[in-house]
Amino acid sequence: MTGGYLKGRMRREDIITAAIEVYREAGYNGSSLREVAKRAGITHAGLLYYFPTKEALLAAVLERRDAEDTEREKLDIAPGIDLLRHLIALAEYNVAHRGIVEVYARLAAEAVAPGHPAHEYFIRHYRIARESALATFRTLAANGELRPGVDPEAAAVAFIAMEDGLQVQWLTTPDEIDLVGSLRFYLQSLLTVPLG
Amino acid sequence: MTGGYLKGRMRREDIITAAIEVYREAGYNGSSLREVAKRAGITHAGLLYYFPTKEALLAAVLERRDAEDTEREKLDIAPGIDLLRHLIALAEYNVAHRGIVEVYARLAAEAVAPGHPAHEYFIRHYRIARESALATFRTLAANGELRPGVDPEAAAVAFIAMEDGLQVQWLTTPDEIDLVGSLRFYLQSLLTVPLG
DNA sequence: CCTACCGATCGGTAGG
DNA sequence: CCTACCGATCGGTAGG
Repeated sequence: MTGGYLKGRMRREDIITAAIEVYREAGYNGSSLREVAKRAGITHAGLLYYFPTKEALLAAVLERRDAEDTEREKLDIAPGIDLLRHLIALAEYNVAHRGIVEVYARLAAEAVAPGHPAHEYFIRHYRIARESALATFRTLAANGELRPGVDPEAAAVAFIAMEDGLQVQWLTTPDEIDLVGSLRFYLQSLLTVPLG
Repeated sequence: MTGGYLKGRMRREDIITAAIEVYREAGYNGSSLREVAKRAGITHAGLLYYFPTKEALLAAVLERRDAEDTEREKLDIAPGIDLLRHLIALAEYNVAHRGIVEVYARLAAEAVAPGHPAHEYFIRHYRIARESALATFRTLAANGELRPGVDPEAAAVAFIAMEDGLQVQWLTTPDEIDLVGSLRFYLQSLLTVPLG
């Protein structure tokens, strides 16, 4: 009988979902276990039965994100122009789900401080993102699809920066910024072939 | 005799300086009036004599930033390639003063929420930054210094995004990111003439 | 500007 | 999972 365990696992997921919602509104530092617990329908002491500290809950939130990312990568798109198209599709998804963008933009800004509990996570996150972008730009260069003079290393850093920066501007003034259009335009400017 | 007033003004400046320091470490939401007051050498009730609420202190911090920006603009650089060079010099200054970058990156992320006390400030801030960049890219285009196919409007949004995004990546992993180099490389890729 | 205080809220623990 | 509690900290006020 795994019934009890199953229920516990589901409860944990509910708490994580509630936490993401609260982080989105208040950031991690500004959030409280009591608010997260209330939205999950338990007391804050009950929450601490599942996640022994505030940090443990944050770790679980970031773990879920990694799990989702891993799942998406199961699509197993090869580096190259198709991956760029996939990233644009992902940006479209994000625009329709403002919440997740807000959570990670706020967390990333909080976590620049070396002591922050998510600091190491974001160091790793950026490293992986840059490496993935680098592989793609190198492939494009090899295929003659990268505009001459565009250095793959520099483009990788710049592309991640562009994604992050557009998100903050878009979150601040959603009506004035076309996130997907801007991203597409930027990527197209690096290429010799149409993104489509 | 303006002695009393002068002393008051100086005390206010000391408090604002202390506030910037604390915001840098903890963000605005994560900061406390007691911590700011301690660094300014007074009690938190004393601070509230100068700034009646936590929000009033934030407003003063943002006002100082505007004042500094206005002073820099007194240099009165015309839109165009010289302004781009000036922005690169500004980025160099920022890299040497990590604190101010951290304050505004964190504040910008917190302030994406419509209810945040600095939300309107950042809406205005981004609008002004974009307009300034747009004027420059239009001038460059008119002079044939902008690479063909680069749309000034799109480039303005993208350039501000690039600045913001590079800052967060650089703050997270200062040793892995060459902020000024990346920015210079990006700008050069938009031009037909050397930035120098 | 300070002392002294207020009510509210925080993360975490005890003990069941 | 809850009730009940802890010490710490918060923004703000009174009253001088």
